[in-house]
Amino acid sequence: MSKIIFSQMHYTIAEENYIKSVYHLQQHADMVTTNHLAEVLQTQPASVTDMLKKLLEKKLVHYERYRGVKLNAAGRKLALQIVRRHRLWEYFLVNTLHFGWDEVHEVAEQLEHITSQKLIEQLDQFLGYPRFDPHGDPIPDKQGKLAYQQRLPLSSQPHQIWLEVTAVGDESPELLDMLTHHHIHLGTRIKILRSFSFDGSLELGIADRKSITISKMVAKTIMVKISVHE
Amino acid sequence: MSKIIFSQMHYTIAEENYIKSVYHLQQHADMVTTNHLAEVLQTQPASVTDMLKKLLEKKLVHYERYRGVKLNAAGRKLALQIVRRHRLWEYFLVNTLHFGWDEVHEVAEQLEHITSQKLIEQLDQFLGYPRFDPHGDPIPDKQGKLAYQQRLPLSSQPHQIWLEVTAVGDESPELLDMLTHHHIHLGTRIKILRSFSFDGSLELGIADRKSITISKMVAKTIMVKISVHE
DNA sequence: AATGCAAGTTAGTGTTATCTAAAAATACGG
DNA sequence: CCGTATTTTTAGATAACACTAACTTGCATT
Repeated sequence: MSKIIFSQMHYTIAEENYIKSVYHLQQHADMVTTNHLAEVLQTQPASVTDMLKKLLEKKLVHYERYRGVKLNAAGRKLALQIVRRHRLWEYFLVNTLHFGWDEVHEVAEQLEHITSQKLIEQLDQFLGYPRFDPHGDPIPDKQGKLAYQQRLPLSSQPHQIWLEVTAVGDESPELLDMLTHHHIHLGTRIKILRSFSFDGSLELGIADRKSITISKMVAKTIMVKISVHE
Repeated sequence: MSKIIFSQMHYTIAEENYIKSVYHLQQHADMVTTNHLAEVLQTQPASVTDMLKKLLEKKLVHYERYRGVKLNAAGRKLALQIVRRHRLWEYFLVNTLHFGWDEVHEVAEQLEHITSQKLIEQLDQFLGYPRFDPHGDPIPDKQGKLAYQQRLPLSSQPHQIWLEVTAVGDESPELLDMLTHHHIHLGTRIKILRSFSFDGSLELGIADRKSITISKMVAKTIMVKISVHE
């Protein structure tokens, strides 16, 4: 009954990680499969099944055996809280502690599980209520609301138009290290000069620097918006 | 063997909590008892015995059954790292996120278990390498070295001499709330005006405020140094 | 519609950290 | 120095979360 009065249920780290993964996988397919979760969570399908039964009991997901899982309203709310914590910490690590944007993911994975309302609210205030994390992903506000921003894959944008990098679709240090090497960051203005149909690679113009060429694979992970020219 | 090469062993949260508690209890008695640990850790003596065997295996403590436990060099090093993390986070919570000094302990208990060398070093730098936490306890530096400062119990200081609060011997919100109410903080200059032999309570003079009376129990938790008059 | 295989689940185990109950070692008062 | 009280340890169970191996289910393809 105290669970009802104080609302603020508490979940294990394992539970939170599953909920977060379901949330992320749900963005691409509306039913999330056991195998897919197992892969993302680096665990075995059998373990996933066990946990899904537990999450069903705790009324965080819709789950029917053999048919996949999706979050219900409560699960979505929890997921957004976890994502909020994760992205606020990433912002903090990069902007306050001067981590590189390729170094923050692992640490934020740990920090996101610290449960203190006040901690997160004070952190949010201290950071100035940022709306996007260092990778361009929106930070849910206290109510779980996400700010919107265009994020179109660079790989399928028109040529010769000024674009602005709004996000990266992958947080792997390898990608981020590469983008940093090319001086591509959030907010960088770029223009596709031409594409090579052989392998889909793109030649890019970046402000006044000399042009660079990136693979199609990289182009797919760079998200942009149409840049309004001043 | 990778344990030797990469050194940075990793310990569970439970292990870290036991090590930390042994460290703190060791300051008052050089052998730490099973029951005492059980009480501090809010657990059963049987559980403590199990864990002590594990810590012995991991070569963090000297432990012989029925005879108590103490940290060895490796345990001491680990304990100092944990204490460093805890106190840096406390400093952060109070000075950066504006928590009250009575609200930080629980949150810091969670934050202290996050394992990232870089996180702690960057945090330390960001905070300006503080040497004392919000309760006046010294923050171990990267090498585990503690700054020294006098901390004499107010309860046994001479009268009519200016003293300066350097620490509190207890972090309970109840005590801290009370001290805050009396406007007693770290650095506050006080003078014992008189003591009452009936119950050991003290009448204090604080700068230009009107005198207050505190119980012996409180006086024992307030740590001071002799204040050098300007 | 039959069937073959990938996907998913169940069953049985192990690990970590906890518990209770009971046994063993130690300490202490007379 | 003996017996009782206290402390500590052992033994056996449990809960959470993972694993492997074996068994179902559902679906695609013929």
